[in-house]
Amino acid sequence: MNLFTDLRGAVLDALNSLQSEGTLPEGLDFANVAVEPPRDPLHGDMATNAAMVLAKPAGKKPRDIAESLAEKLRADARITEADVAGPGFLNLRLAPGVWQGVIGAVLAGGTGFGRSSVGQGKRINVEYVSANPTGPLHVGHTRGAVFGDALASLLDFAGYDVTREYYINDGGAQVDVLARSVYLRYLEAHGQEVAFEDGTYPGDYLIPVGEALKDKVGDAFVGKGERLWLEDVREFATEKMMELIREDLAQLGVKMDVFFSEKSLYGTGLIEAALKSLDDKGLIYEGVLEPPKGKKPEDWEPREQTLFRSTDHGDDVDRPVKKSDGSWTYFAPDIAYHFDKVSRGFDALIDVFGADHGGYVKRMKAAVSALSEGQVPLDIKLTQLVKLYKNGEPFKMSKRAGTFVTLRDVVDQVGPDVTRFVMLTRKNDAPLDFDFDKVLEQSKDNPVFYVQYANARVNSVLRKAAEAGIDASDAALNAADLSLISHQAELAVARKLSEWPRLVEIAARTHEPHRVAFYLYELASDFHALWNRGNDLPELRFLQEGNIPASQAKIALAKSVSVVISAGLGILGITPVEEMR
RNA sequence: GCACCUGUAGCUCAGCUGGAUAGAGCGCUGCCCUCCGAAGGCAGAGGCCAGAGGUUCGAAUCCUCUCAGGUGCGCCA
Repeated sequence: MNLFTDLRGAVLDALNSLQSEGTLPEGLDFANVAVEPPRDPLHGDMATNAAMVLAKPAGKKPRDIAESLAEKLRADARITEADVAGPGFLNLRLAPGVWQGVIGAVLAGGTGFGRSSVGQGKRINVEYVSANPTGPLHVGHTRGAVFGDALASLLDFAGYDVTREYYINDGGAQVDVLARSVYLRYLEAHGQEVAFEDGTYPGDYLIPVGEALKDKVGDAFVGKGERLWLEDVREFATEKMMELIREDLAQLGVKMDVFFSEKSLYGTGLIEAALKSLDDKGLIYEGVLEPPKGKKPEDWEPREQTLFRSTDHGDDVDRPVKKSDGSWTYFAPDIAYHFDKVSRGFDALIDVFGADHGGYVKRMKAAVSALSEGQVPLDIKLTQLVKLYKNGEPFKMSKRAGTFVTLRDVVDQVGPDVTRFVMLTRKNDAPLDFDFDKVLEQSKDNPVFYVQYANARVNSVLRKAAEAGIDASDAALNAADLSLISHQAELAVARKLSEWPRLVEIAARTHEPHRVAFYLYELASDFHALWNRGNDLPELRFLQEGNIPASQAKIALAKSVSVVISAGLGILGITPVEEMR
């Protein structure tokens, strides 16, 4: 149930009948007709811009159209008032029964209320995290993980068939570096003294890996040349790193459907096939790139490379797929990987990257556009940096020093729920400040707490109801006489609940899960306001002494708030709490 | 030099395929607990939506240019 689409339907019906009566000309496009909640509630419960949108094509004055439309809509039982305002807005006031119906619909639908079918079951692949398998996940990865995971859940809720995927970069030079670093730890485990030079990973997390390698192969690799052990150690080490990463993700509650290995693309003809697909379209050629304008000329040596004509698909310059020595650039397996995704039959792709990959967006989109012949849209979401603070001091991370702040550092301190919520209280493309002290604060300054507190208050009502001997079972609430919910302050909460299905669709369409977090904050705010109105107006308290039907109706309202909060938190991957401690 | 992102209240940020008088939290001022949890709520002050043009019935939102900050820019993935 989506009240807004329902009412838009009513408006369109009215417009159609105006057309058949001849009041409006035939053949008008109603696509831009919107039914929305007005910003100012004083204007009414709903507003439509129909008259203004249609005025020009219909060749009539907006206010005249609005008047005719208003007359039609007043016949609708759900609409109690329809007034023309301003330049031609049509403001609608809805019957209390409509809002009472929303509460009923929430209770009937449970946490499935607001589920949408806008996704039409389309298959969509969300790739996120995809951190190099060279160490534990750090804070930046955490944001990407939370964002991607919430986005995937949101799309699922909106009716898409979602695949969550992790691309393991196990094919490049960085895993050789990993192998050499582990080898040093392995020597160390054998009692040798080693030095970590530039270009190795000195982090402590490799110590147990070196020891595990020793347990596995004994001293078989000690004192041997690199070519004798590199491949084995690389495989062993990446396996261990992926175990580590999976554990990190599990800490956050992130579970992938597919782990796709870059290495699996090499020697299997997949890269060649992807490149051939581009070549067949005339998009591969041998050439020499122009130097970037800002680059000093002495740094630049022209060389001939195999290039992808990405400029044909919106990129700024063509991109190399082969290095001058003939080996693949990192771009080539990425093309193959996305080629594979396209061939797996996804209707749409989403990549979640860190902001430092911003320069990679156009070429990747160009590649997918070319490979799918424009059929499969690729959206790339960049998550901006996370700045950590503790006691007001910035927390620095430095991967080279091996002292970077890890996902686990964060989750151990504040828990997965707080981590997730806080990371979603900002748009993905805005930088995020994460203050260890502030996120644990129990005040309305902290949205995590504030939303959870609202839910806890509902559960408090349910507990008190049980103590008072009031039947607040699902069955009893479903049967409650909701017409007893009539105060404006109560209906305002129901109005907020009615926006949930609409919000889900907007958030899903724009690929912006943070909207869910903000909505939950607003819903919690409306609920807290109602709760406090009970201080002054006893009839607004949820438990009405000696009046079971009224209590049940009010509990039904409270419960429906809890249901939507739970559903929303569910999308964000957060467990609702029933009690604050 | 070029590309992408960002610029909204003193601070941190929302703002829907363009809608009416631009919203919230913090901070500031003043109120509200014999009452289901005040870990809350209500009210007030506070804005040239970075700047300048354009598109239109209508712009924080779309287009162009300028300014400021961030991130990137061919043998690193």
